[in-house]
Parts: sequence; structure tokens; C-alpha cells
Amino acid sequence: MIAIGEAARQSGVGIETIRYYEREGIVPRPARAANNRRLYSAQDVGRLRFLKRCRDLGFSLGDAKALLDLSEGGAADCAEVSALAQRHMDSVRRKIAELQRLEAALGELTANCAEGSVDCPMLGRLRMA
Amino acid sequence: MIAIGEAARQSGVGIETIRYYEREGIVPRPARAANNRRLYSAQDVGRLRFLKRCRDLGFSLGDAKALLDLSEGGAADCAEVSALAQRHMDSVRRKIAELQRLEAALGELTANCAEGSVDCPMLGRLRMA
DNA sequence: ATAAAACCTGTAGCCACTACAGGATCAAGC
DNA sequence: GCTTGATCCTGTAGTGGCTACAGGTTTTAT
Repeated sequence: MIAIGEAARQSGVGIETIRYYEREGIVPRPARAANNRRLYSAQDVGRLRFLKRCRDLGFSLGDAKALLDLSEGGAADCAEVSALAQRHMDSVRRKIAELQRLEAALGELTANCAEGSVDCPMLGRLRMA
Repeated sequence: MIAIGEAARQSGVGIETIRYYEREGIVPRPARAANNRRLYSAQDVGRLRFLKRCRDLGFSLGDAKALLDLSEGGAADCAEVSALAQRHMDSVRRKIAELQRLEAALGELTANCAEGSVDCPMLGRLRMA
């Protein structure tokens, strides 16, 4: 059993974030030492690492918790997992498309905006009626 | 001079958002009618539309305000504008790259996760030590 | 003995809105 | 004149997912 700082180091999840996950019920309350300090088992650290990986993959905290629950709940229902992953993949693709649209629009807007023209063409176009 | 609802319609900025911009000092306080209702001029609406366009291009509200100030401040300093736009473009490109990395990682993770396997391979990999 | 590090609880701040609650006023139809 | 519904007002709280204190206790190292 290790203290919260060591659990943070081993899982990659920040100390304050671990306490936040506990408050929010994302992870179960850990054991406590006689001095009231939190004590984490290897399983606790595993959960935190799992959550970190989900967050790094861009899953919402809610989805991350759902995946963790699926992972812990005996029958790892692959269909449910891949449906969740598929929805997330779709949203990632939509975001990419949206950002590429933005990139193109920004490129167009700044195209003539290189030299020290007195009336900036980008501002002009943003002002257009 | 028009009421806030009409200003919202003409600019595309929501009513609550307009009041929020006013509270935050993004736009100047508009005129008021005798009954204390806000009254917007064509210039006010133009400002809101300008801000809407900046936000739609993904600029932060702070950057949008900076662009608006540059636009209003006589000498439209093109260099400053394009520096701001360039920084934003860079951040958009970084976000695209990051999301494409995510997309690839998600694809790999769910590759073997199609059939009703008892032990979901995606969860397995998320659990890996 | 003392200093620094680590821990505790609880609260507030970040961004850019959005959604109320609870009230005042206005416009249109009868 | 009266009712109904739309619009407006102020002020506050909630969203996601942390992050950063403040102000305290305890542990660890010198």
C-alpha cells in the first residue's frame, strides 16, 4: 500500500486529480492509514492508469468511467465497448473535419494579409456586412 | 435602434451571450430605453457579428476582443493581426495533428474488437501494466 | 530540534457560455 | 380595459475536468 504521491507517480494522474476522481465517485474511496492518509493498492493504481489512458485517448471522464466499469464487471462486453469507442472515433473525425475547415478559412482570410497594408484585408472581411 | 432579441437575430449571437459580453467588457454598454431595455445601433450589431465570426473561426474570446479593438482603432495594424492569426493557425494545426494521432490510436485499439470475444481486447490493452 | 516535504480538507478559479428563478413590461386581440 | 403571451430585466448557479490555493497536520531527513 502506497501513499497518494507515489500513486500519482506510478499512474501518471496528478494528486489533485486523484482526489477529484474520488470526490466524483470515478474511483472507489481508498483505504486510510491510522493518520487519515490515503493508501493505494496495486489495483487502485491500475484503475488510475486505466483512466489516464482513456483520457489520453480523448474519452470524456464519463466514458472513461463507463469503460472502467465494463473492465471491472466480469463479462467484458466487447460490443458495448466498441460501440462506445466507435462513437468517440466519430466525434474525433468530426472534430478533425471541423478544424480542417477552420484551417482553410483562416488560410483564405490571411492570404492577402502579409504586407503592411494600411487597411488590413482580414479585418475588412471580418467586418463585412 | 433595436432591442436585444432583434440584435441577437441580426448578429447570430445569443441573447444571454450578448449580455455576457457586456458584463465582461467585450462590447461597450449599449444605450437604454426609458423602460431600461437595451437598445442596439447598427454599429453595435456589427461588433457582435464581428465577434461571432472570430469565435466561429475558433479564436478565443480574448483574441476576438483584441481583433475587434484592432479593427476599431483607426490604424488597422496588419502585422499584429496576422501574427495573432498565425498563432491561432498553428494551434489549429497542432490540434489536428493531435486528433489524427488519437484517431490512429483508437483504430489500432479497436482493430480486434469487432466480434463477441469474451475478453475484450481493447479493455485488455487499456489494462496493460 | 528544526526544516522541508508530503499529506489533509475545503473552496475558488479557469473558459465561454447556458440555464434558470423571479419579476417587470409590452403588444395584440377581444 | 383585460387577458395572454412574448419579450425584457437582474442575479445566480451550473457545465467539464481539472488546477490552484489557504491554512492546517504529520512525516521524514538532517
